Amino acid sequence: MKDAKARILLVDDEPDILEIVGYNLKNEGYQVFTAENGEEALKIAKKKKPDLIILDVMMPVMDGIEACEKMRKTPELDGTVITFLTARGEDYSMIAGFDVGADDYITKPVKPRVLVSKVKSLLRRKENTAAEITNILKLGDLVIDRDQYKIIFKKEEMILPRKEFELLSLLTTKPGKVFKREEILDVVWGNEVIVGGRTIDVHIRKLREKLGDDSFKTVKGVGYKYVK
Amino acid sequence: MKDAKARILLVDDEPDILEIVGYNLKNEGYQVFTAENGEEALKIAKKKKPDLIILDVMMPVMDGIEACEKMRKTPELDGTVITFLTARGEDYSMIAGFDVGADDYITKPVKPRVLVSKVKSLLRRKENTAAEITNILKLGDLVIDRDQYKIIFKKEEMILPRKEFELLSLLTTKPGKVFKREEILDVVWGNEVIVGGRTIDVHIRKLREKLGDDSFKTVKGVGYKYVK
DNA sequence: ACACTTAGTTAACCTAAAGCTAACATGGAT
DNA sequence: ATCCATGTTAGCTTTAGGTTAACTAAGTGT
Repeated sequence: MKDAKARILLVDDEPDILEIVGYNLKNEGYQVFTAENGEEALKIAKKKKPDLIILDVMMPVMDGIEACEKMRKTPELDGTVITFLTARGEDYSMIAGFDVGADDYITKPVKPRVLVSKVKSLLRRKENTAAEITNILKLGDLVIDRDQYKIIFKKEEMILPRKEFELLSLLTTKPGKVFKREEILDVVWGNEVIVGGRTIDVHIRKLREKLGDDSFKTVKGVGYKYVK
Repeated sequence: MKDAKARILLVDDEPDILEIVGYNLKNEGYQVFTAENGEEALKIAKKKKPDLIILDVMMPVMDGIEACEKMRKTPELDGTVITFLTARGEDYSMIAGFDVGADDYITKPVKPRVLVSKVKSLLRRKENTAAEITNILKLGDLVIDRDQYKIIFKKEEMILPRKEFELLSLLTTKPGKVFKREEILDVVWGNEVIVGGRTIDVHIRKLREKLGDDSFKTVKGVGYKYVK
């Protein structure tokens, strides 16, 4: 989404790395800050609140592992993605890294293209998890709380079985839109699973039973839609 | 609009909450106003017109529920997002909250990170509500909605059976163009299916019945076209 | 003008798709 | 182990949609 504006903190004790990696990231439109050791990184991180921190493991003063650990305990950096930079084969660093709460790791030497795509993917992931945090949908006298897997219908709170909930959830993402059976199967059941032809109907029926017949319209030969 | 500029009104009778939550929000670049009860909140809301109001439920003078109700009746606050702050497990507050028009709720105790993402997401949602991607085709007094598998003809909404819809859909992709019978069969029925010679005519007839004779012109020996 | 071809109309008919119910499976909780 | 809720299936009913047939009307060409 707004990748262009994302803030990245790059931490390494080798100026060469800072320069080359930093250059590549800036080129992609990211705002890049740098630090040369863990202590400095922590300070800058608190001040700049980057979206992503790329952290070398081996550094003087405070190594990456320790820095990461401290960052994870810093509330302001709660949503920040942290990834390690490790030399290939340094398996121990990697494990220790995940152990202190890192999200990913990148092996040195880094190829710019790989680095950039990894960064993009990490930032995208961050966007998505953040977006999922608020997940309440209101549609007339129906409130769907995706966080808690429950709904409120006509002031009455009720929990639906998983499939029913997911089916409802899907249909209500775009009220009025007709979802093809195939689409529904893809989303609610997943591409791999194969279920009988009547399964969707049965769940629709249950939803109709609970939320009223008229909310769910059948479009024969196509699929179903939710209408207020 | 930029998130950074969004205005948030924070309402709670506990100064501690105001301080800590307010601090976190300011840190994110939001402009934060505070109030200690519903009455005050209402007054400030009217004056400052915030984008988002975070409203504690339990407050002296005027509680959150009542305040929300009043706010929803205030025209100036029409686009404002309102979210409640409720203690975990206070289910009743939640339901009552939705009932008076709240958009979301946040449970106390609040984790700063969760709060901030929730706020971001709510504000984003507010921005996005207007911008919907639609799959709609307008042709004079005929509107074809491919998402919803329905049409609006002379302000009247109607759903067409699948074949009719697809036939209409095809013809209207290029108004004025004559579609050969063969072409029509290919697209609407598919290459493999073989249907009798009169089938297309029957569907055309049904469309003419519903949308007026003059919209569908026959080109004898060739096929049909749609004209406005 | 005539026969011949193509399209229109109608209603009966057929069928694929959805509805429904109950039975059966599965898996998690107690 | 037992129980209960969820999920899936099977098999039957219902229905809307689609097709066809048979007849009528309208073009087209010689």
